[in-house]
Amino acid sequence: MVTIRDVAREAGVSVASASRSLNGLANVRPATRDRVLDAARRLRFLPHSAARILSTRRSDTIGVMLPDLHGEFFSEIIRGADLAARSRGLHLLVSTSHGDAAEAGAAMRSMSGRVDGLLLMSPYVDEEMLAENLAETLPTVLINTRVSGRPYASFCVDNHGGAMAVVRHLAAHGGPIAHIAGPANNFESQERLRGYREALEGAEELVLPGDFTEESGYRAGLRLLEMNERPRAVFAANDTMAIGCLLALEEKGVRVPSDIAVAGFDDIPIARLIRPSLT
Amino acid sequence: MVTIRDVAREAGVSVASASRSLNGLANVRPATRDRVLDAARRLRFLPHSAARILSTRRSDTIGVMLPDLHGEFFSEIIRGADLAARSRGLHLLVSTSHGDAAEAGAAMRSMSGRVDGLLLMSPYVDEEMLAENLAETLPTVLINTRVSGRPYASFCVDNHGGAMAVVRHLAAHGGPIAHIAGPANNFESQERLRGYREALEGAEELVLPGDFTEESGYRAGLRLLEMNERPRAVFAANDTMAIGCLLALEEKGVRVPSDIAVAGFDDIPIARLIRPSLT
DNA sequence: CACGTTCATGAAACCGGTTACATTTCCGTA
DNA sequence: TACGGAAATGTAACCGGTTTCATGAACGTG
Repeated sequence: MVTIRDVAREAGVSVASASRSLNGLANVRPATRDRVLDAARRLRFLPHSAARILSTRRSDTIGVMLPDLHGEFFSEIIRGADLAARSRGLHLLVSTSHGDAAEAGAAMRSMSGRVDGLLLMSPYVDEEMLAENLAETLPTVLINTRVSGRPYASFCVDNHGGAMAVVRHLAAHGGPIAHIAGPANNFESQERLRGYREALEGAEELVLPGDFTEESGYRAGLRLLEMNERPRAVFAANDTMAIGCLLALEEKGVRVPSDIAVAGFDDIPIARLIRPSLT
Repeated sequence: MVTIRDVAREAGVSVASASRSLNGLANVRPATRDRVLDAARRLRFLPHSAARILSTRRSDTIGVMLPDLHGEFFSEIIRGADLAARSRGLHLLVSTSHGDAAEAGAAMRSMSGRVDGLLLMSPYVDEEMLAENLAETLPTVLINTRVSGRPYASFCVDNHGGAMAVVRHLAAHGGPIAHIAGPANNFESQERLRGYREALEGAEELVLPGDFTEESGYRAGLRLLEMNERPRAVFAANDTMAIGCLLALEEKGVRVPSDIAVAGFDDIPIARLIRPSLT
């Protein structure tokens, strides 16, 4: 590997001058600077990022930690983060907390010394584990977590309020309303379920299990079709399950939304393209 | 910031023993190891990744460089890479070469000393720029580039062959076949266009401009509708444009595929959900 | 009890950059 | 020509880990 010392030797200057030249600092004579740049090009010098990060204490990188990378919802978040990062000359270190809390903690710890800031969305997050796995000097923004305390910046989708609005809208068209729930241990699922229940205002509830996957939405759709009295509307805890449900209904010839209306949550881009369309 | 020296002092051992304990090496007495681990927990020690990378010369990270992050095609690639990486305990450094060749080069150079290997998909890649911006010791896999030489591992979608197969399939249903092309300077667009032309076997060609976005597919669809003799089929250079085209046709009441058949390229997951469906 | 071997531990070098500080060179002025 | 201050350059410390090598402790054996 070619180091900056090799470049300095080749150019006949000290490593300090080489470093200054390579970084475009002002206090170096043009002739010297050119000799260094020339040497660097000849030797195909590539600075070692870890070394630079260690000495400058900057990585020019922000970490993005998501629960999963599957589906358009997360894809859109990565894309937005990338857009914002690149416009500021920053890199993106992407990670997932797919597995359990321990794995999520390990992933968070490994961010230390790699990133200058962190975008964090994970179902396993709480105050205790944040304090344990994150340097308190690391600027962090939490997304959709139950932690709302002051030491951390955070923003959240209004799962509860949004769910209530959806269910009330469906209720205006009358009839029983079913709910396809997300994972039981997921904070956002819980909030959407809570919104569903609250908006029912005493009307009978009908909750089918789901796990945010299209497959589970499909299964829920089939179960709806087996029922004696079918609901007039379905509120799925996310768009992906709504699509799965829609496919099941379509397969069996149920007309949407005239027979059964289907609504989701998230408004992912493909939802726009689905026919019959989601509410 | 808490360093390993702080931990060593707190535990009353040398940094060497501290390091060995923290990394679970065998040659350390259990009592010592426990003291170190305890001290680390008390001080909330988080190892600085850059320092570790620098001294071990391993980052346990692979870089993924894509032309863009928009759309499901790239989302699927990131997801697959993440799945493979996490199962081996590796991290993912995601980057894009959205802008020009210079920007792509800079992004590639910044990978040095951050990643142990690179997955590289970029329209700006050629031998010269690879040699300039990449350490030749960095294991690299090229995806869909025109570079096929031996020093680099690479794999490519058969754009030319695939396009020919699509067009021949459409031709079996008779009538003129239009093509919505991708960006003119894009290698993959060029190959698909070449496949389209070759499969026409002398039949008259009709090429509409596009840039891989849904919007451009939509515009192409509108242009098709303005024509005196509409083609019987459309081959779009990617699925996203095919969907855009489909929306335009649908809006104007053209039936697909009975009036006009529409085919895309890529087979992105949402293509499955579109009604009327793509060929 | 003396000895040799194994095992745990510590001091210090090292990874490849940046930068504080000391030193030299350059230039303009008296 | 001598001098003073500014600008360029070099030396070496530093970032925070890991690892080599030397040293000391523990242990088994004759």
